[in-house]
Amino acid sequence: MLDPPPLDPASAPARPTLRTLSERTGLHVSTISRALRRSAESDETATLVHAAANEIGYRRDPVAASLRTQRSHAIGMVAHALTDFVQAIIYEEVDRIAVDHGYDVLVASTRDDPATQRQRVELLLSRRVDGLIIADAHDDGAYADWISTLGVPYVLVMRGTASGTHPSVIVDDDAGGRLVAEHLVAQGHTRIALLSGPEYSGASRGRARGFRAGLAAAGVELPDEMVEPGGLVVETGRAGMGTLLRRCPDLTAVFCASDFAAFGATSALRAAGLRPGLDVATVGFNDVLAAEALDLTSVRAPQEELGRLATLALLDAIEGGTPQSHRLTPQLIVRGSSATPLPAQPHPAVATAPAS
Amino acid sequence: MLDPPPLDPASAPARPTLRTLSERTGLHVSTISRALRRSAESDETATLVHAAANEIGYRRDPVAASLRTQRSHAIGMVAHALTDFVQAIIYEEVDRIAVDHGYDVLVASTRDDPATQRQRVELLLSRRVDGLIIADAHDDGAYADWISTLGVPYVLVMRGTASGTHPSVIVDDDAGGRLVAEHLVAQGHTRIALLSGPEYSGASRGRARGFRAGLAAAGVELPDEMVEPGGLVVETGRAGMGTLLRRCPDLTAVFCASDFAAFGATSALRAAGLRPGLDVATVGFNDVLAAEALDLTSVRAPQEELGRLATLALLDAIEGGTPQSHRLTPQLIVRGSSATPLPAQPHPAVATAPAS
DNA sequence: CGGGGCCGCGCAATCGATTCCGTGCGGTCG
DNA sequence: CGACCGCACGGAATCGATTGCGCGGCCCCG
Repeated sequence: MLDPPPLDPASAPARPTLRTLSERTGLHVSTISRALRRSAESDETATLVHAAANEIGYRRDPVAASLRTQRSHAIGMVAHALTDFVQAIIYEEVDRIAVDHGYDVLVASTRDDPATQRQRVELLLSRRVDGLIIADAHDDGAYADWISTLGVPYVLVMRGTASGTHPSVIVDDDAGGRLVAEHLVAQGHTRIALLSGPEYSGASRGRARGFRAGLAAAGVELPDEMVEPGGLVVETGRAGMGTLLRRCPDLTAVFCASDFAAFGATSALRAAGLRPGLDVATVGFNDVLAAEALDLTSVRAPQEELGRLATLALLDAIEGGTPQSHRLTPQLIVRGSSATPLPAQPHPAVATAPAS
Repeated sequence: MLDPPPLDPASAPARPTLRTLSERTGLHVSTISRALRRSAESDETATLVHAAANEIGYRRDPVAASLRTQRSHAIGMVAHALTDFVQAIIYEEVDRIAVDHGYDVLVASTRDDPATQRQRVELLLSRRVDGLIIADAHDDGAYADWISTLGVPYVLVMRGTASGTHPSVIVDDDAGGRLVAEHLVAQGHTRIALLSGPEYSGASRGRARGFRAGLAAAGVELPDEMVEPGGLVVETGRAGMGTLLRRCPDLTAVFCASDFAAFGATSALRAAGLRPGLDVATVGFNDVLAAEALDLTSVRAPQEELGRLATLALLDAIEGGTPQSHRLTPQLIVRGSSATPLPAQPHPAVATAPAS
């Protein structure tokens, strides 16, 4: 591997350093370093030094400072994928809040692969991040437990662990799942399928658990053949819905543990000649922006709030505090995809009976 | 601001450094530094040093190395928003390719705000990134021109500039716009509206330009009142479509310069009592995954390819090469939202004129 | 068998900022 | 009036890795 050519010295004039300021003011570098940490008004020297710094456009070198202090004024965020709209929203909010507080954010994405998770966390640590925001925790807790041994402040966001022992900012997914069950039952549905999320996601498990609890409370059965994994993305949702339709052609409603899976399910329904929202009620989870355009009923979780609270908790922990956990309450947004109550008789089964 | 308490030394044992290895092997740190750069097999010393390094789990400190070498083995990517699905896809691909080549990726998001753009680029530079991938260039070129003076290799991706003088990996947006025009005209539409993207985005401008050219070639007029800005997100698309419908109730088709704007337009159509795809043909741009679920006709751009080529070009430039530009060809994906040819008579206008 | 050249090693300087330590000054209190 | 306290400053070490320089050993060739 060749080294790159040296940068053109004319186009990139030497960045000013403390030494530059020292020569310019006649003060020692250490004096200048200290003066810059004080506010400009606190002191005559401070005023002088700040003025000189502004004049020549001095910016302290975070790399050098990191080396000495073992801190970076940066926080790391680990996501499973930034193409997941919810993770992206959380990232944007984390970034906004962190920058407001003088911190940078380094992101890494892991595709939920355990080996990648460890590798990317180590990479963030080697960049000396002062704390971690983990948005891709797995329910079994192995990953989060490992994080907790690293000696770095951290907060889980969006997904907790089964043990519930880690500082985390999450949504009450159980409550969300229950809302959906109650809504569909109230619409007259009894043959309701579940397109579940991945088992390693505590959020997905919670949604399914709450949903089952809600159905059970209403006396509606959820036989195993009406449950199918639907993943987190459009493609897996479509595949899962296809399987469900083949196995249970008489279903009248489906709850998808993620909006993206619901998008895929919608596509599968249409491909099967069924009208989403009329023949099969569809409900998603997260209420991403496209959900409204699709007229999809969904459970709204305050995602910006997740990012905001997690960041504030982490910054607090970095300053020496104890991070506070939160569990936010979701809200059901009913739209066309589930607004039509079930008619007296069930819809015609797929490609077998003629339209009535 | 309080300093955080020192990390618990028991839970975080001192990270091994070159010194640790030096004491362990009896070799000088400089010898070890060099030996680690050779492959383990090349040399007896190299073998020994690599073995010792693996044994104690040595990881070189990129912060210290950066300070000395003024390089970081990291590249910076600037996006306008990672909540934009296309930007997120590009980021994921950049990350994948870069990590494969031993580079980290630092991201920043700017909301297309010029002041934020400069600030975030400077921040990336202060972290000593070896090169920049710019996904939020503005058409006027001021930003890109500034980037080019920084003495750091860079590549524009997704959005170029009007001047076309910067290394860039983009889609042939003009061609995409033309495809849409030809398709809608072939379906019998003559009252076609344009929901345009932001003027500062070269990609949006190209799509609109190609679209106008295609209409003109077919002899179809596009009066000014049938053009409205639609932004890049669902909300702005909905607002723009609402305005269009009020101004031109007799339109039969609309081209949205972004899928998200198209989602918003769909929602506005539905709110106006019109059936998207039947009463008003709708076409988007980018073919994001949700487009298929919405049954939305769209122009597919090879987004992963954009990220891949941009990263390879940048890495090449970092190694001293001259980055190669690319312009990729898009493809029209026809779906239900524009598959119904225009019937003989136009659809009934919105709540104003009776059906003719 | 001797000389020259190549290569790997150790030494020490370096990147830029922070921080511990000692000194000298000015002010205060006994 | 003298001793003491506090404070700002300069000096120097430090974080961990890289790299120019010089030395010594080994190999090859004459």
